[in-house]
Amino acid sequence: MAKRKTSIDVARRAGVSQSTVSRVFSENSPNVSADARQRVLAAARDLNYQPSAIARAMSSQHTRIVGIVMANITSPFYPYVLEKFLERLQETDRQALLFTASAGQNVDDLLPLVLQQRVDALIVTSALLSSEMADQCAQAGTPVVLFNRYIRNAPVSAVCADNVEGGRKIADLLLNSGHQRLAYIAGSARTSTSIDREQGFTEALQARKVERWQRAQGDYTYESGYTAALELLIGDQPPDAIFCANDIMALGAMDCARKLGILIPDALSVVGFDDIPMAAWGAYNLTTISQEVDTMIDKAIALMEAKIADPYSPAVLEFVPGQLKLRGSARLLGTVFR
Amino acid sequence: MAKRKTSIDVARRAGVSQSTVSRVFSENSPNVSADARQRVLAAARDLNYQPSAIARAMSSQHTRIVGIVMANITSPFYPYVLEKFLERLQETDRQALLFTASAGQNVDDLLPLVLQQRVDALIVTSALLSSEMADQCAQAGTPVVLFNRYIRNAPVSAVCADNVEGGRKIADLLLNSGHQRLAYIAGSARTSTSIDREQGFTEALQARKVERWQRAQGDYTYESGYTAALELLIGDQPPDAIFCANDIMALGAMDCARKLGILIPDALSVVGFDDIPMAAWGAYNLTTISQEVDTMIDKAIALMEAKIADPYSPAVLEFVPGQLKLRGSARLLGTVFR
DNA sequence: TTGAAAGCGCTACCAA
DNA sequence: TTGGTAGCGCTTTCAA
Repeated sequence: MAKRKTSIDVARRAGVSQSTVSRVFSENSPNVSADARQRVLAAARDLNYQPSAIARAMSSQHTRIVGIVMANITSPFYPYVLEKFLERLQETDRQALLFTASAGQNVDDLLPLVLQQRVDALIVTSALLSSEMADQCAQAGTPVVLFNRYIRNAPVSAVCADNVEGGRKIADLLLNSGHQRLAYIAGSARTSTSIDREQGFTEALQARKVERWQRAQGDYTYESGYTAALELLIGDQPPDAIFCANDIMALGAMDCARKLGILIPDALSVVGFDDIPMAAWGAYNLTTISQEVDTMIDKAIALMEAKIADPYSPAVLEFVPGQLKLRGSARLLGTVFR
Repeated sequence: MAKRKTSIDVARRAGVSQSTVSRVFSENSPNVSADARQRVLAAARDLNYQPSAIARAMSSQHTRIVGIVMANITSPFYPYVLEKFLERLQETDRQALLFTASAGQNVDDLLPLVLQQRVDALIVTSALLSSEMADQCAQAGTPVVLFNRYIRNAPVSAVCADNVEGGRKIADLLLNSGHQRLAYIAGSARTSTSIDREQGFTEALQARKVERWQRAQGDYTYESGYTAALELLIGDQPPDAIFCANDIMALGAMDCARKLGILIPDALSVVGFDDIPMAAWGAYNLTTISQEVDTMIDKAIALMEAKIADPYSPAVLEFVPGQLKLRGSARLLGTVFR
């Protein structure tokens, strides 16, 4: 296997100095004569030369690599998020180093690895970052942006759906359309996403003097939605409306209700959160809150770039409201069954 | 912002040489006295020191980074593949640099970027790599493993589901259960996956003297499955069985049939390929071919490691058979309607 | 078991 | 517009 070509090989072949080769391959290719540039590019092509990002990083002190930490890649909402991030990053010649925090694993264990790679910034989504780790990143000079998570009073920016508001909207929707016995299927217990959605939901209920509702615990998976719904629906006060902390659990809940012969939306309304592609599918036609993912990602990238450009800029917390997406899984007008 | 700590800072604080610090942080930490090691680790902790992977790569000439090129991250089969790859890679202290080839984009454009990063190896999945690019990688000394793709006569290893055999199994299944008018909904035209599945399917039909079947074109998306099914089902010879090149199109086809009031599986059998999680859901209960993803990924990683360990080892092509997963979307016994 | 020193392949500064 | 050169922060000989 031939040794890899270096800029010195190219320089020799093009009859210029190594500096000139470097200049030609610099982003803002400054002050190189057309002639020299030509010869360098020709030589590079002949030798199949690719500049080493490693060496570049070594001397320029930045890698143009962004770390992305993501748990639950398989949960249908996140692949889209990931793809969008990658596209945006590639547009600005940045690379993405992807880390996944497996189920039990703490993100904190991953952080040393990330830091060792000298990423220019770190995006953390669907995974929890402790505030000590946030401090460590700040100390290492690595900007952190949380996506759909937030920590208050920590040196990290965050872009987050307005989950409280979303939960509120759904409570109002269900109450306005005459539902009487509401229930919430929660996502994994300590996630701010589930907590906030529940908080908005219950606040709105209390604001309208509804004092009783049911609750079941899920973990954001289809299966957990199914099981939680089963628990609620075979109880002696089965709900006539279920709000699920995410779409995928809502789909599980719908399939469970159907299995029990419960008509949707006639006898039971089901509402989700996220608006994943499957929510629009014929088999479900799920009423949900659509997250403005593209907007959120744009904002996240902007916050990241700002922080890279000026490390002293303050952390920013942005909430992006979602939109109610009315489909067929929740009935709209009055009560049908009692 | 304080400057990043280096091994020299640690050495100074620990009262040892920089070499010793390096040795302590080396994988196979050789020949360092317990005392020195202690002091180094203590100093490193105090200073919050993280060795630079960049500098390490610079002098050791390997990055422990694996590039992964993946198109269609959002297609439900691939997030699982991605997650598994990440887990396996992280187990061996490797990092993953993820590249996505957006719809129209050719993978070949991405390759220079990948090569510049000096990845130790490259895994390409759900994306097409030209054989010229394969040669370039070989020349650059970067091992390439294709996942669910293959190129013959190129210096790249590949692990691939046995798609021909899968198509054959499905044809046999449908014929054995008395279906008369078969149809195939293809995936994107030039993908070997779709071509091979179709080939196995039609070969089996011909082997059993079935001369006529229908065909519609899809592109692996839910919507395209829906549309293709619609085209077939409103024709004047609607099929009584449809084999779709992947599960997600099969789900679209099922929703389409239901919309048309066609009973599944009584009047129409639908079969997919992949066995994505949704195939098992109550709303679909899809008969399909399950890919042995974990096995495939283990093999891919093994091929990759072998090639990294010995760059002169030959390229290997492995096919992994899938398993028929009988569920409820295809009827099994005799003909029901005619 | 330790330390000194020579790279690894670039960028960026300074001089010409 | 060019070339020379000093790092960047490690790993890896080689000597001690």
